[in-house]
Amino acid sequence: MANIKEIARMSGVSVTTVSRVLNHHPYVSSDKRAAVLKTIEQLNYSRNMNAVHLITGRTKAIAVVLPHIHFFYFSVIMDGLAKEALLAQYRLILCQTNYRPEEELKVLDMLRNKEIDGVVIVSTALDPATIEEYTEYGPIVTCQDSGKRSFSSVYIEHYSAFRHGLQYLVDKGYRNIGYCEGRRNGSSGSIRQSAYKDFFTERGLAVHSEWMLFDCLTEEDGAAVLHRLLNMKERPDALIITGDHVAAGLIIEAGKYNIRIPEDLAIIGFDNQPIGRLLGLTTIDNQLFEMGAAAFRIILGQINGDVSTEPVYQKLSYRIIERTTV
Amino acid sequence: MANIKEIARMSGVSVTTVSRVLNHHPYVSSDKRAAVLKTIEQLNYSRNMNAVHLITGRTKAIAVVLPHIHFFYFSVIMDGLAKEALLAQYRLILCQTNYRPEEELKVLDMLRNKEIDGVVIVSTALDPATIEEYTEYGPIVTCQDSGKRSFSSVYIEHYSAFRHGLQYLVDKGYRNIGYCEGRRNGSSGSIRQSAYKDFFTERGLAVHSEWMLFDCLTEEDGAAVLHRLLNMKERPDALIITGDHVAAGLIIEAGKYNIRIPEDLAIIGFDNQPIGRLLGLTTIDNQLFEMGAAAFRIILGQINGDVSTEPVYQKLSYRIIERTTV
DNA sequence: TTGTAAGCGTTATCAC
DNA sequence: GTGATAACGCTTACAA
Repeated sequence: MANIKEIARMSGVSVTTVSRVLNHHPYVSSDKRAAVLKTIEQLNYSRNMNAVHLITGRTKAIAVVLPHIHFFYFSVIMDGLAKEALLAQYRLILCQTNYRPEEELKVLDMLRNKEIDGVVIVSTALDPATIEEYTEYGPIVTCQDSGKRSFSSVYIEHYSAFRHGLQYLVDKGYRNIGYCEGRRNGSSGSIRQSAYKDFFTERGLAVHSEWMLFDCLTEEDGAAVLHRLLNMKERPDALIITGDHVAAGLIIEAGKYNIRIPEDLAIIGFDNQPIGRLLGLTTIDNQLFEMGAAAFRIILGQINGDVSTEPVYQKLSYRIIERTTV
Repeated sequence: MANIKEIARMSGVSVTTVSRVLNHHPYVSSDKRAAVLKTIEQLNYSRNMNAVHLITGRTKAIAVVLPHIHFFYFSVIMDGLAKEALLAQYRLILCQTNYRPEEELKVLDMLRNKEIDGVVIVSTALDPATIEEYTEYGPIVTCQDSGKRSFSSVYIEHYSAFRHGLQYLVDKGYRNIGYCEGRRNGSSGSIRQSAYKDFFTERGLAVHSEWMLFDCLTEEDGAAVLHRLLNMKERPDALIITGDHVAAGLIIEAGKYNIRIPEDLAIIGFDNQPIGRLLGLTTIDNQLFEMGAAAFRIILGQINGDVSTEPVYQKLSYRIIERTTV
């Protein structure tokens, strides 16, 4: 493949001039510019971006850390990121880690290695302190509420959102409220668990730990929840479920057993997914697409800003979408 | 940041020796290796991968072209790709193009620019001839049946799969069969349209073009199909639907109008998605995860193989999964 | 087993 | 406006 030197020689100009043409710099006479452009065309020349990355110290690439791309939750955030990346002409490197810390650390090492300009951590098994060790190498943004750290974050207040959800159920007259969660030790999940427990404790009510159901990640897990419910001697009359697709699985399965919703079992979901809308699922919208978009904008700002840019903590709002399952 | 020269100087060895240690080459005395490792540790040194990419001409990165990451179909293929990429220590660059040809061309230009070692095209608006122009710059694999081209492909035979689906419906006694498709001019979709038309034409039957419904991409589109059906004077008694989530939307909506499935309307889907399983949807499994995994393995083989590696055309099998909607 | 030095293909600096 | 030339940080002949 031709290189810039060859283009310069054939066009009868210096490499500097070629570089100027390539980078749309001013101060190039139009005839020289034309000559260069012509040679580029003739030789079908294309820049070697690795050389550009080396000299500039930038790659216009950002890594995205998430556990599973085919989970709707993550793919919507990714969609938001991708929209902004396209706009800014940045590349997104998908790092599907399955919550393996060693893989997540590899991504952070890419930041050290200058392979990428920044990292967006959508969900992680790493603790915030570990992530902080890498902030010296470049901007990092998480999509979790990590508190005031040396890296930025975009988040919704799960504690507050969850309590609103519970309050909504209580306002509608439900008292025996169960709870379906994904990972038991997830970052946002842990916050929601606290919200759940605190909500009842503050009211002097017992927390039914047997109504806290974990590992609810898929539609089929949702369906399985119904069977766990059916086997209980004392059942909740309402359920707050993280993940609308999990709620959808439950609702569909409930239909098979003539469990009426909300009469026999009220349900409020989390995420506002299309399948939930179709099922009339009352849910809490938490702006996933916007979360991805915002994360990208923050990291871009930090890349282009001063080196000493302060971390940003952007809170996104949530809202309850009332439909028919409560 | 420290560089290899500094590590060499501080360790009292040459840069070559440092490079050898970095790349786990043999023929380095253990004391020198130890010295180098110690300095690396002390200075918290990390290689600048851009320099490595420049000198080696490889990046260990592959771009993935697809329209929308949050469509389940694509995210599962991506999952298959990601699994293999992790294994091979490759990075995946997500290029969400929304079927915009100019964006897709940009990705192919990345191949020219040496930014990536290969391209996996999951779905594209580009015609095969255009893609062929880029095969000289590096390996390209598509996840569509593109015929015997200068690039590789992994695919299922949509023509045959679709006819099997139709035959299955006919065998079950259905005669008035409608068809829901995504994009009207999609690559695989066009093949399926031919299959649909040929199937009836060969049997001397009329093709009901009013039963060919397009732009069915989401659950909600599926729900809308039901209403289009309800407004028809003459309705099909069975439907073949590309995309199980579309079928799911239709089934859920049908439940609201007491349309019995399969008695009033039989349905066979395409893709074998979890939501379909939950709804008892009879569907055609087309190995999406495996398709992604296979695509990666092919491209990796071509990167590591001889320059003159011939393109690979890998056909994946499909199978009808019998459940209860037919 | 080790080191010297020549690249890789750009952009940045600075002089004219 | 233009052009030498020095980086950028690494790998790899080749020599010792």
